[in-house]
Formats: sequence, structure tokens, C-alpha cells
Amino acid sequence: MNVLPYTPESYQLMHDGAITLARVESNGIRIDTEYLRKTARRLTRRIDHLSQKIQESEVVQTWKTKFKGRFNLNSLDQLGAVLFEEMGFESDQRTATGKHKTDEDSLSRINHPFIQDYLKIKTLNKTLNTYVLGIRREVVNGLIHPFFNLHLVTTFRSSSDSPNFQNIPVRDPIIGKLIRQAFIPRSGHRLVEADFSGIEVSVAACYHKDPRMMEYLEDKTKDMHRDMAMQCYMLPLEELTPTKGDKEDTKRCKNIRYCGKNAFVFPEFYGSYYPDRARELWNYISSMDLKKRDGTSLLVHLREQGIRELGDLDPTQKPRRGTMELHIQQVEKDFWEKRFPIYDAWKKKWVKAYIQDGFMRMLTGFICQGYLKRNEIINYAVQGSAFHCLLWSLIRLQRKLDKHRMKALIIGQIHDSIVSDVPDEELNDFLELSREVMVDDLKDAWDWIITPINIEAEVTPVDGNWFQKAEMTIG
DNA sequence: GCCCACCGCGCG
DNA sequence: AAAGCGCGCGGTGGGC
Repeated sequence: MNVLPYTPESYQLMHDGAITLARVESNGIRIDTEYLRKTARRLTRRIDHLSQKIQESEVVQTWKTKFKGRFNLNSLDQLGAVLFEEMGFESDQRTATGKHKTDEDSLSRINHPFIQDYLKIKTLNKTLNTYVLGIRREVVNGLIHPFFNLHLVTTFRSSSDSPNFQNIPVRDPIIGKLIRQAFIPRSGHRLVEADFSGIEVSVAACYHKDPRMMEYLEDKTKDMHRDMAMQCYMLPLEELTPTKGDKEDTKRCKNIRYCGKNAFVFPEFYGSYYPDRARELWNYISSMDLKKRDGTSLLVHLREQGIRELGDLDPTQKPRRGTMELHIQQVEKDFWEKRFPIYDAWKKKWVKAYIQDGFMRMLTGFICQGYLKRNEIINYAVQGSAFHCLLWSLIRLQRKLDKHRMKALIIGQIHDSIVSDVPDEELNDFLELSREVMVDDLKDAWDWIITPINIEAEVTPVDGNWFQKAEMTIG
């Protein structure tokens, strides 16, 4: 049986959302085109220089001999053939269609000086082509006008294109700085980014209502990501509690916590399982240089705890003793059976109901149907409703800005955050309005939100740029 | 010259 | 029993 994919209230949200986002698109985002021009030149020079350098490498020599006139440094197919068929490097990693994988993870296992330079060139090319040139191409009268679509995504989230404003680099500080310096406020303004903290975790909790998760969300002294990082890396709490005023140590703790969050907690929520978790947690130790306060690598620390190697990661074999694989298998079991059994039970119940009914209804009234995999059934409801919290807030914020005849402009949206271009003199009012809408009004409007909602705001200096955003506490 | 599948990678 | 969710974009390589 087919069901209308929306209820009247969810239809209204899409309708109001489309109208408000049209205004956001029309406002546009100011771009420093002169900076982009210079950056393009600099990047091009660096790429040329590095490309020159690797010409001497035996890999390129072999490559040219094999492919002659067809030689193309950007061809990953050719690179795979050179490395794995010609030069005899081992790889058991294959793509869905059976080709050798040539992503960063696979390539970095190859011990050859060429690889580092090649990966560097790849990153610089991506930065230049997708971001510097891609953004500059879209500038009209000093502004870009990214589209924010509401009709494309299966989960009823939004997407953005031309250019995509939802994937601007930020995780790599060097690349993030390079690109974000091009995003600037209008004269006398600041850029303000207001985002929900952990909205997907909160929304998920509104579905499953696991009491242990509720404790984590309600008690600000508790920290799930930190706790899981402790358990995964077998560290005492003390090792994850930064020494006050010590910036270096704060960063060390932050990095370990980051790995707990992004290599264990979120992937587990999305449906990953222990072999992949063990591998990523293990790789992060070297790539992020994770260490204890006294400077010993977590690899050494784990060895002292009896974990000497990663393991075979073969799902048909039982993990061996003394491996990270076995340890993380146990952490995973504890995670779902002991820590969050109610969450676990909800997942099973939710999937069973979907298979029985043929559709699911989100807390925001949107309806998903069709042939979905287990992980999709679990994740769609959470991802969609989390975004609807943002969309509802964006609509409401625009109404309040209009009502108060403010000059602040909403210029973009990134799934759980709102980006605005705000005159300096309106800053305090704007931040207060944002808090009012995203925290108070939202909870008043939707009584299914049974968890605390928190937001953070990051603000740039007047006439600064997006890279200079810094956190501002607004409750 | 255009279209498409695939791969890889940027973000939440 | 299965085993990471959602996007957009750039490049290659093949087909028309």
C-alpha cells in the first residue's frame, strides 16, 4: 500500500522552507575574488612544482614506459596498474567493480617516497579545482548564490549546489584556512554561524528514549565521546582530563576524544561494526599521533595492556587474543548490550515495524517508504528530523528578523547550522534571537523533543573572514 | 560534443 | 543475517 509521503504539517514546513531558502539564495554570500585569484596562482605553482619533482621517481618512469603517450598523472586507473601490476606492490583492497582501490587509505599503505608527494598533489588539485576555481566560477557581482534544495534528498534533508555550500573544507586546518578566507561578510558586518550541538544524537534519543543516553544528554558533566575514547584506547579518565591552562595537553585530549567520537560512536550509530572500527581506531593512533600525557604513543600503551597488533579483520574468523580487533569487539558488545540496551532494542523494533508496515513516519511527519536496507531504515528517520529542527528554526528566525526590521541576512545553512551576515550593531540582538528560536521556540513548537537542545555560535571579526570565526557562548 | 558509470573526497 | 547514513563535484574512460 502506498502512503502519501507527508502530513499537512510536514507539507507546510517544506512550503515555508522553500520560500525562506529562496530568500537565502537571493541574499548570497560575499566572496573575496581577488584573494581567490591569487590563491589559484599560488596553488597552480605548487602543483606544477611538485609534479616536476616526482618526474624523477621510478614510479613515474615505469608509468611512462607502460602508458607512453596516454600517460596521465590524474588517472587512478593507470596508477593502480603501475603500482599493483607492474611494480608488484600488494593490495587486497578492491572496489565494488573489482578494481584495485586507489584511495588515500590504500595508497598510504605503500612504502614509497612517491606516494606522499602524489597524495599531496591530489589534495592540492582537489582544493584548486573544486573549491578555488569552482567557487570563483559562480561569483556574480562579488556574491555566490548557492542553491538549497529541499526536493532531492531521500531523507528529506536539504542539499546544496552551484556551488555546494555544505562541503566547504574545515577539518584540515591548512586547507580550511585557504578556502574559508575567501568567504567574507558585507562591509561593517560579521559572519555568524549558529549550530545545534549534537542534534542527531538528541533526535535519535527522542525516538529510542534510552535512559542511559538521556543521562549523557541531560548531565553536562557526562561526556559519551570521551568515555568511549577511554574504553577503546584503554585509558584512565585522568589521561583524558586536560591539565588546566595547558594548550598542548588540551589538544592532546581533544584529539583522542575526536577519535572516540568519529571512529567509534558515530559509525556504531550508523551501523558499522567492529572490524572496521578496530582498523580506523588503530590507524588514527599514527595518523593523528595519539599519545599519553608522558608522550608515549597509544600503540606502546596498548602493547602494555596486552594488545600487540590490529588483527586479521576477517569476519569469517574469530578475532585472535592480543588484537585490537578482539578488544573492540568486546567494546562494541558492551556498548550495545550494557550501555545502551534500550537504544539497541529500539533499532530492532523500528526495523521490524518498517518491514511489517512498508513505511515509517518521522517525528516531524515525513514518511519514508520503498526498498530500504536495515541501516537506512534506522538512520533516515533520525537524519531527516534532525534537519527539520534546523529548517523550522531558519524559517522562524527569518520571520523574527523581519518583524524587528533587522538588517541581518541569513546567507546559508549546513544541515545543523545557520550562517548569517550580521551588521556589528545587531550582533547581540541577533544572537539572542537565534537562541530564542533554536532553543525555546523549537521546544515549544514540537513536544516530541524531550532532550535538552543546545546551540553554539561562532562569530568572525567585523570585516573579517570565515576562517577567523571563534566561539561565542550564548547558552 | 554529450552522456553516463565509476571512483575518490569534501562536508554534516 | 548483515555489517557506515546522506549529499555534490571533479576527473577518467567508454559509448554514442
